[in-house]
Amino acid sequence: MCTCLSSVQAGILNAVTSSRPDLAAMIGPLGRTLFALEAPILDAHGLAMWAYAVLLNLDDEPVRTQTALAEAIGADKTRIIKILDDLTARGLIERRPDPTDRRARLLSLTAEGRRLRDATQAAIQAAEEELLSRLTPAERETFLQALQKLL
Amino acid sequence: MCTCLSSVQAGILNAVTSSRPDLAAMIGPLGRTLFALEAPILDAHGLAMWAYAVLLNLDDEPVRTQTALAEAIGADKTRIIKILDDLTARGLIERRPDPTDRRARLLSLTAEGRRLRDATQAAIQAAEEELLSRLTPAERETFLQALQKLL
DNA sequence: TATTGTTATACTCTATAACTATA
DNA sequence: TATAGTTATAGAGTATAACAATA
Repeated sequence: MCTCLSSVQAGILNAVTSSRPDLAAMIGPLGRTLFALEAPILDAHGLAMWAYAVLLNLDDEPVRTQTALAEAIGADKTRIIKILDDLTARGLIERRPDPTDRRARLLSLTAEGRRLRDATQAAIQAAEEELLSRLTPAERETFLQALQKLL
Repeated sequence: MCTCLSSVQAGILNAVTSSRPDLAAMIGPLGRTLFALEAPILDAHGLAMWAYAVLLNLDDEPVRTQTALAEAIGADKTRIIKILDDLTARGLIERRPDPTDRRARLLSLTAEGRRLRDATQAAIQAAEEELLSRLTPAERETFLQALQKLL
C-alpha cells in the first residue's frame, strides 16, 4: 500500500522533553498505523492506495478534470494516469471526453466501481472502528470533530 | 522535508458516501499539512526531517543502539547512517563504541545538539499551536489525549 | 552462528520536462 | 498563447543483500 504517507511524514516521534509531543510526532506514527491496518484490506479488494483514493473522491458528480482529481487527493496529475487507465480497464470508472471541451475527460464511477468502493470502505472503517474503540464515545466524537476542524 | 510520509499514506481523502470520512482520509492530509508547516522551520534550523526525528528521540538516556533508534523513528537501520554521520560531524550527537559490546554504538546528544533540538521544537510547537487554536481548550485537550490513546 | 554497523545495489515512487490535441 | 492529458526521463527515497567486526 502506500508506503509514503507514511514514510515521509511519519518519522517524527515522541519528545520526552516538552510538555506535549509534537503534533506531527503523533500524527505521523498514527498514519503509519492506519496504513498498516488498511494495506491488507485494500489488497484483499484488489485496490492500491491511490486507486482507492480515486474511487473515494469520485461520487455522483459526473464531472471533474483529471488534474482537479489529482489535486484533490494530493497527487500529481501525471501520477494518476496509469491508475485511471487501470481502473477504466477494470470497468470501475468511466472516462469520456467532455463535449464542451474535448481536451478534458469527465470521470465517473461505474456501478461496479461504486460497489467495490463501498465494500472496501466498509471493511476499512470497520477496522478503524476497532482502533477507535479505545476511546470513550465522548472522546471519539470530539476527536473526529477536532480532526475535521483541523483540516 | 519529508516528501514521503506524506506522500504515500497521504492520498486518501474525504468520502462523501459514509457517515464519517475514513480516519486515514483525515490523518493523511493533516499529516501533509503539518509537514508543509514544519518544512520551512526545519530548513531554517538546518535540519532534515529524519535528522530532527533522531534528535527528538535522543534524550538523557546515553544508551541505545542504532538499530533500536532507527526502529523507534520508523526508519530502516541503513537509512539513518548517513544522517548520524552528518549529525556527528556537526557536533550535534556523539557516537562512541559501547565498552561492554564493541559492536554497538552508544548515541547521545551533545549540549549543542540539545540546544538546537529544543529551539527547533519550540518553533515547531509554536506553529502547531496556531493550528490547534482552531479548537476550544476542551477540544484541544481531548484531541491530544485521544491521539496518545490511539498510539 | 547471530548481531551491529556499514556499504553497495536495485527498486519504487515522485517530479520535471517535453509532446499532442484542443481551445 | 494557454490548458488537459499523456509520455519519457531523471531524480530522490527506500529497501535488499552482502560484507566486516564482534559476540
